[in-house]
Amino acid sequence: MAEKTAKQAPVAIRLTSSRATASRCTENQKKERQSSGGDGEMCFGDEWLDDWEDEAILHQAMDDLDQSLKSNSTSVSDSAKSFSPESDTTEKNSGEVSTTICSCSCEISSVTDSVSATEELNEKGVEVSAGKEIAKEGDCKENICQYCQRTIAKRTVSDVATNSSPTKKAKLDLEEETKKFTMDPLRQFKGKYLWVSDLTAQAWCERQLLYDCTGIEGRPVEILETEAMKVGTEMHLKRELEVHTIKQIAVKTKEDKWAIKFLNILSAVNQLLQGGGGGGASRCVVREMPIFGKPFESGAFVVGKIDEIRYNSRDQLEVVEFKTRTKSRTVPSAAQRKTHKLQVMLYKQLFDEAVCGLLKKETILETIGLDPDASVNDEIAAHALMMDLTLPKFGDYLNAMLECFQFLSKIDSLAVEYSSQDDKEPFAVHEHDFDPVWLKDTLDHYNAFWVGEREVEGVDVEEVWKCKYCNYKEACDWRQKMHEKCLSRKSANKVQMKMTK
DNA sequence: ATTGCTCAAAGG
Ligand code: SF4
Repeated sequence: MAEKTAKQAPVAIRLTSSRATASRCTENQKKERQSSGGDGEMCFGDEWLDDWEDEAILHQAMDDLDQSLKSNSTSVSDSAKSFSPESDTTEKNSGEVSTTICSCSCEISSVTDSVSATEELNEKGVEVSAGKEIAKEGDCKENICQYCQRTIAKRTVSDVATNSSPTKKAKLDLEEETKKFTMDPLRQFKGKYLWVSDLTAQAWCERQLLYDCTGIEGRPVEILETEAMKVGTEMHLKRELEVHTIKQIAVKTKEDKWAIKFLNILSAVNQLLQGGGGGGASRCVVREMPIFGKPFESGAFVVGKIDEIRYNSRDQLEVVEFKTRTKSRTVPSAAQRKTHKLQVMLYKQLFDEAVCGLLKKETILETIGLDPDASVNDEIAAHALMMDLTLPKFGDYLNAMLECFQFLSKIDSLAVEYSSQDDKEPFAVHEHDFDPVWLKDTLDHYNAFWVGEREVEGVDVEEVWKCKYCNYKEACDWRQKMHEKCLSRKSANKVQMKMTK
């Protein structure tokens, strides 16, 4: 096992672009490097790019990792304290309030309300266009939230620009558009695409996910991050660093961000191709590979990261999802296994579609709104060059990424590996059969919510125990509804019992 | 183009 790890994990250094320390690595990793160096079997191109903005967090994570590797007795919670996606929360709290809705209650609740809000704003015209600055200070002038200001201002301006005296039809169009918008949680809360983790959260409880987006009765909520999640994140990062290095890149444009994803895919595929076929297969492990697409070519565009791809005993590709458990060696509930199953199946679907050429260039460019002619920043270009890729424009990165998939075969098997957060050891592996019909049905149902074709749903009656863990249990309208339904069912039963007597 | 659109997943 130790030997295998050494071979699999030749390098785990973290490069930071702007520091004098070109490379840092932990003591452990140095050892691993030395023991495996020079055997000529290492996968090359195992340096991955990252566009994290907060370098301090990365360094902290690295230091923590040093610490925890040096002495295994160091509790992970200590290091997890310093490494956590704090930047996320602080960002959300200070600047970007964009996904939360303020007390103006302009959300999806009522179509007519928001139409009248539009008209009100219409009269005020362009002045609301400064919405971003206003909202940055966190206040909601005239009971209008940042989100409304932005979107409605946009429409108002274009309406005024194209048609100085709006005809009845134009007005109707606006109403239609507003209606469509207010019934479109995807656009409203997520923007252009969903994360795979959004869909797994939806599989847990859709109502909860929506509360995460809207807050409670207009008051934004802080999305909780439990200790278990922090430790889970930490353990994932550790595993990622076992197989490749991370180089930080400063990015400005969307094209840069996506070019990085594409290059990381190219590295991953490269490694898979080198590791494939016969003897080398068992060695080759790829972690945190970006993946995206429009599953079944319907519904929302989805973006995610595959925990691990390796070769299985049949020498075929296997997707592995790591899950960590707080309570030592307890098998997760059926509800949890369902979200995990969804996750790995979705990864396979996205991966296979890319392999089969079903992931289309135009889909990516259009849904994300990327410019194929944009140039990519020098640092990224330099990295591409290092990988022997000469890619002048962003579109070339995209093409290269799509092409490299053609050399791969589909995912053969799906596994979820459970590890304990106590002893850090894996204790169970669940294999899942791919079930495209179930996957498509599930996604279609979820998608109907995102495009506003159906109302939000909470947990089933059999799963009300989930509410116990939920932050919204006091406020939740779904829980209330289910409660009433139960009561009325009970009384109906009573009536029936009386009648049968 | 005057004004944009996410690092994803962490676990229950
Ligand atoms: S209280 Fe229950 S139904 Fe409501 S959001 Fe929470 S888990 Fe979902």
